[in-house]
Amino acid sequence: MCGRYALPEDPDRVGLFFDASTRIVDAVPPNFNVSPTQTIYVVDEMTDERLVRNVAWGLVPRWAKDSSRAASLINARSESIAEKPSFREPFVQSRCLIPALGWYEWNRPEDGSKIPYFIFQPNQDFTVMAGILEAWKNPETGQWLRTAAVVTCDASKSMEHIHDRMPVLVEKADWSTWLKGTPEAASALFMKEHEISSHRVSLQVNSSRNNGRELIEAVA
DNA sequence: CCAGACGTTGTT
DNA sequence: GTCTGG
DNA sequence: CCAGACGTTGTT
DNA sequence: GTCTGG
Repeated sequence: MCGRYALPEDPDRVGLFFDASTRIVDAVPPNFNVSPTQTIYVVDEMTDERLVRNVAWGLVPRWAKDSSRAASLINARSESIAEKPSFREPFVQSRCLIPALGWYEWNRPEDGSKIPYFIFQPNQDFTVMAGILEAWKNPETGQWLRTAAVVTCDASKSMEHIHDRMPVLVEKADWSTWLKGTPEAASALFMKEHEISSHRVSLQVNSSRNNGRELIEAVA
């Protein structure tokens, strides 16, 4: 799940939404069809301040020899995140929030087709997903690459007809708990229920080469 | 001790 | 880096 | 996540 | 079938 989503259009609005005092961020072109390895926005409190940053989607472990598998670790199962070698340190030390307009899930009818849906929280500017951050030093160039993964959980009943997994969502009242709470307190957010809406969208979204606001709009 | 893995999804 | 398997 | 490629030799 | 690119 959650291998494609729609990015907020304006990082300044992201900063205001999260009351982030500082931004280390470059605006990226509007992207309604974010795919693994692309640049996204995250919010964290690794320093004393709440920051909005650009990172690449797809976690590259600190010990990785190269970044060739960056597209593999785009999700981290909440059920095992505290134990998995690639995720446990980031889970304890560097959690982040990942703002989205909403995300996509595909339904696979028996005819083998792939029907895309856009899923979002109604009456909210952004849907906020739980994430973890990592930093990897490219041994060839010495450059640091910051990456992130989206934490996942069982889907709530309202979207069971589409897919059985979904991102862990974080409401405003819980932002600080996810960013700065103990791992135990953060884990409690895995169980929360949320109000979500969904609608069918164009097959155009299936190809990551397509983009545009129309991708998130409902089709009959 | 060293070598090799380290992840998720979905589908079969 | 750290854990598991051999 | 889905879509699309998946190869070599030799010649321009 | 499996891997890479987006």
